[in-house]
Amino acid sequence: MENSGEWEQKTLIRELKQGRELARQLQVHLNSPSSSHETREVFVSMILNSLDKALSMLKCGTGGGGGEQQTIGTLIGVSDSPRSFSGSPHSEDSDRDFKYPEHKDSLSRKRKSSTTPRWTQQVQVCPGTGLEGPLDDGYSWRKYGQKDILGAKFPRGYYRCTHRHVQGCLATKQVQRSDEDPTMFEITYRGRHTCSQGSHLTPPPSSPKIQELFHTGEHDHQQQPGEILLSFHTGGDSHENTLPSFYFPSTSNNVAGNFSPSFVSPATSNCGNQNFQEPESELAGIISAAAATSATNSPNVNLGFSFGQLELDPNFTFDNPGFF
DNA sequence: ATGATTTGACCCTG
DNA sequence: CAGGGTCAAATCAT
Repeated sequence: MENSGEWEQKTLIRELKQGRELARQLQVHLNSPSSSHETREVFVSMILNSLDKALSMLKCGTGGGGGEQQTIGTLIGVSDSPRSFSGSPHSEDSDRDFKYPEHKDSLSRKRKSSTTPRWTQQVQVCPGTGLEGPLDDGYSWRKYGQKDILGAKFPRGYYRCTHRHVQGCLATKQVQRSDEDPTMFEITYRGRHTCSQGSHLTPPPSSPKIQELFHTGEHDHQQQPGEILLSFHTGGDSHENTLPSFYFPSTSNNVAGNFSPSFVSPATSNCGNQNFQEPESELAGIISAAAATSATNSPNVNLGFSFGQLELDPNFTFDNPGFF
């Protein structure tokens, strides 16, 4: 009841903050000569979208619709937008394709980081109703590691596309729970999906604009040739992602059911920060599990939005329906 | 039996 | 050298 109201408000505030942050980033881009016109346009769109959401929330009062999960996309420009989140600075990433020993020649794996676009997304989950959010972005992920990060209370989970070996999809993502707000998850995506998975809910066509955003910077735009182009346009669904929700494992089950059409308990909406203190990595684990599992049937997210299928990362998910 | 997750070891970059 | 990212064997779940 009241709680849901609080939640709404909180969401609203976040939305507004997101808008502000985007505006800030836009400002940075305005000062950056390397930033293209399109890039800026994208920012404007994002800002407008954010404001739209906020407005509709106000209108609907409780307009539940869009407010459960909120995601904030932050494009990490090499030099443009230095800050992405409070707290943890992303360091580099090394991408090796295989084992360490031997073949040094083929191992000239320098840090692809500079060339590999990466962007983060903040997702808040509303406990009580289960988990929803990053978990399901339309792709299937397989967890391949977890690490305690210096300075962070919670471990960071590492995921890669399930089809990595099959289709050579190099997309990966990291899930880091915010120390401050345990309900907030910071998901960093890296690399583009080259797999044809998600066949049904794949990202719709994208605009070159986005690319700009990712490159927003300068050097090495030497992206490997993109490959597969997923042009499934997922006609159908258009909006209102049905928040997928994940349930906590009762006991040892890690995987949880996912996607529940009309999400659950409206009563529990006060996810701000109340009970719901899960053991350290558990939540993350669950989430990941869910994330990985859900992939196949998630008629939601990233429907109205997506990035380059060609050379870009198609997995940027926003819960904004009519993004462009 | 197969596939995903866990977890400790290993490698790389700064 | 420390911190972060990835691998891979063992374990768990379906």
